Amino acid sequence: MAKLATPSALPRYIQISERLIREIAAGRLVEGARLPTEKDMAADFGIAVGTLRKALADLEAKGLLERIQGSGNYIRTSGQVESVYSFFRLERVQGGGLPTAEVLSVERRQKPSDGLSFGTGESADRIRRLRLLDGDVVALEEIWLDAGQPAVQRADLSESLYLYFKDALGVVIAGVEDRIGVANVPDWADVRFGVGPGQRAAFVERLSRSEAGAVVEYSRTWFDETKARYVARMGKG
Amino acid sequence: MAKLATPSALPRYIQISERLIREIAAGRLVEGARLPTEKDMAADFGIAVGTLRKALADLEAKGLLERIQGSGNYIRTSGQVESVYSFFRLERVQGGGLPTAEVLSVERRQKPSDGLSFGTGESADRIRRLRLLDGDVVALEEIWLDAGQPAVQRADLSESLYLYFKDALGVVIAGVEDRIGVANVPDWADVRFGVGPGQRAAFVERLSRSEAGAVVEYSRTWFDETKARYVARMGKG
DNA sequence: AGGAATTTGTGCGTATGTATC
DNA sequence: AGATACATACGCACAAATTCC
Repeated sequence: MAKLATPSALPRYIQISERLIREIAAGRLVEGARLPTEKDMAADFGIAVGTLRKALADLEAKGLLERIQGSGNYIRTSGQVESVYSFFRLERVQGGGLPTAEVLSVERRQKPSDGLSFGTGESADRIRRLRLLDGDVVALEEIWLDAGQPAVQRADLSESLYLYFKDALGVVIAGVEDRIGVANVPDWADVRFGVGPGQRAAFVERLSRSEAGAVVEYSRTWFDETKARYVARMGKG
Repeated sequence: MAKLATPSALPRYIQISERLIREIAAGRLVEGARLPTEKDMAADFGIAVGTLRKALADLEAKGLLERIQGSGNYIRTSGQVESVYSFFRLERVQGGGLPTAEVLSVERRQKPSDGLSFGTGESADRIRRLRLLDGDVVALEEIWLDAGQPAVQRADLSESLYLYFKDALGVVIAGVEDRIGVANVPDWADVRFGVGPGQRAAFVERLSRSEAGAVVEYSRTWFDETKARYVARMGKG
């Protein structure tokens, strides 16, 4: 047997795995939801139980599913969104600090010509905001969200952009790449920000990707290194 | 069938996986070694091919094995050490660049009072070096290795410090934490380095930990952001 | 408490697809 | 082109954990 529906298609177990991921991303499968039994799902999908189990193993490896012998398969999405970002953060020089943000503007714009290239279209939503730690402004940030999504509404933005990605866009951030250096502070800097326009400040440029590999976010952050530090952590800290 | 040799033992595929890991650890299976075919190994171990494949999948997930369809299964031990570091690197602004290093000095010293605290003792080995990309000096670096190890010999240092950790000290780096900001370039800076002493430059402070959690390395890197960028990547890039 | 039913985990064997040599 | 070797997929039997009556 082992006949594929269409020759040279993706393996069935990958197809099933991705289909389930889309269900999760679309919100049809939510945290804690229990899937039907493997026997039933396999019958529904028209595949062998062993093949389905490979798809489920894939989801488990991605941290989206918990499998409990004798009980069932349960969706686990919480912790996913923060999992990557919790290791990339802005904190006070002495450590810690309660992070908040204040949105300055939200506009659909032409993409910037400088900086890293991202996405496919010409335009994107640009968000400019101040980042605070314990109420003190420590950084200036510009975030670009690739268009194609409905335009970002200012009221939609939560304190955590990553919850916004998950809740409003249904996107789980799977990977992040930061480029760190020094750059001139842009002239839209506010007096509330410690470093003035044109001055050089520590700078982080970031590309965030979804599970599917598409660039979801491109951001630039300038911060006052006398007030804050940028921390990247990997592996056992 | 599916009879276990001893009741309530570990699953066969785990037993096989761990046995292979011990073979690797003992040096009987070295980097690049090709395993016998799955059919042969399964026969040798007295298990089904499917069960062996589960064991091999486990090794692959641990990064110890590369499986190549149509070719064979190959031991991959290198890349373990680099696995954490490959996501934290200095690269040319346009990307890439061949990294090398030039050691300036190696001395046992009192630990620095400024900067992050690390280790337990009073003294540590201090290494100062220049970092190059494609032969061009782009960064200045100071590395502290906690004492208690035999004193570092200059001749021992390889181009890659992480190979040095592994080969000379037998330590695998399990975790890294970086703090990024801007700092004044120290006065031991050399003219060969793009940014002069006392000037502000992009700066990365790093703590590296062993599997056991002990701090193995503390380093400070100043780099010329017109020549290089520091990249941190996590998850799917 | 206890036993049956349910559900996932382990293991075997086989046939066929596909990449490498 | 043929042989070799790993990848996918099917189906079955039994073990082990959980759930339910």
